[in-house]
Amino acid sequence: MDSVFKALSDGTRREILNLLKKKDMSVTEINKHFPITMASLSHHLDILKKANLVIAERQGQYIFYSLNISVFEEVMKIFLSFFK
Amino acid sequence: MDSVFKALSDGTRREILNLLKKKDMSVTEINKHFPITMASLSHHLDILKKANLVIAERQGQYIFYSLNISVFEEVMKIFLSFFK
DNA sequence: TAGATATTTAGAAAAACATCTAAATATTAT
DNA sequence: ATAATATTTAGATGTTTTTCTAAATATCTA
Repeated sequence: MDSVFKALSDGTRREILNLLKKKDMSVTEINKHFPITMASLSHHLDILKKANLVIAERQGQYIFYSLNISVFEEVMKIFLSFFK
Repeated sequence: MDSVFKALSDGTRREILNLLKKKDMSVTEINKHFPITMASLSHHLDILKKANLVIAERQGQYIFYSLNISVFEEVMKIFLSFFK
């Protein structure tokens, strides 16, 4: 669970998740929204992936990232129980 | 809002919040639950205080910490909207 | 008022983190 | 096969975070 809280503690990563709510995106497409290098973005995506918040799927030349809805809901529940 | 996410990203601080759910506690009392120095704990409490998650109130010799319930609920709402 | 207890502040050291450049890997198109 | 595009990995650097020791401040009790 720590990895989830850690993943959410960074503003860039929270924005990435917000972007992915709207639609799945390739790394290049996500990168257009941030003033950081691909390498740096890739690192953020890795952290989100390891926290199980997103899923990466290659489609040909691109790798598309999407929200891991099921875990997202799981996380929501844990947050709720945390605040209760 | 960033201060709240940051505050919650540390395991010790989340445990402190969990302790305070049960009852208000002085710093010395809280400290019994963690293998860290008073100074270090004081720093964690400061971060929680700045995130508005806890309130500090002096009662004579002691300073008692308690959950800031109203903000806690506010935070819960924001978290929910974040996941929606 | 002096000594004891409770807590915070200051400043330093170590660990974790975000970012970068350069190089590596994977896929597509010519 | 080669060149072009997409993404990740490796390694370095600067910043932030966590923690510590020592000193400062506040309150209580004798």
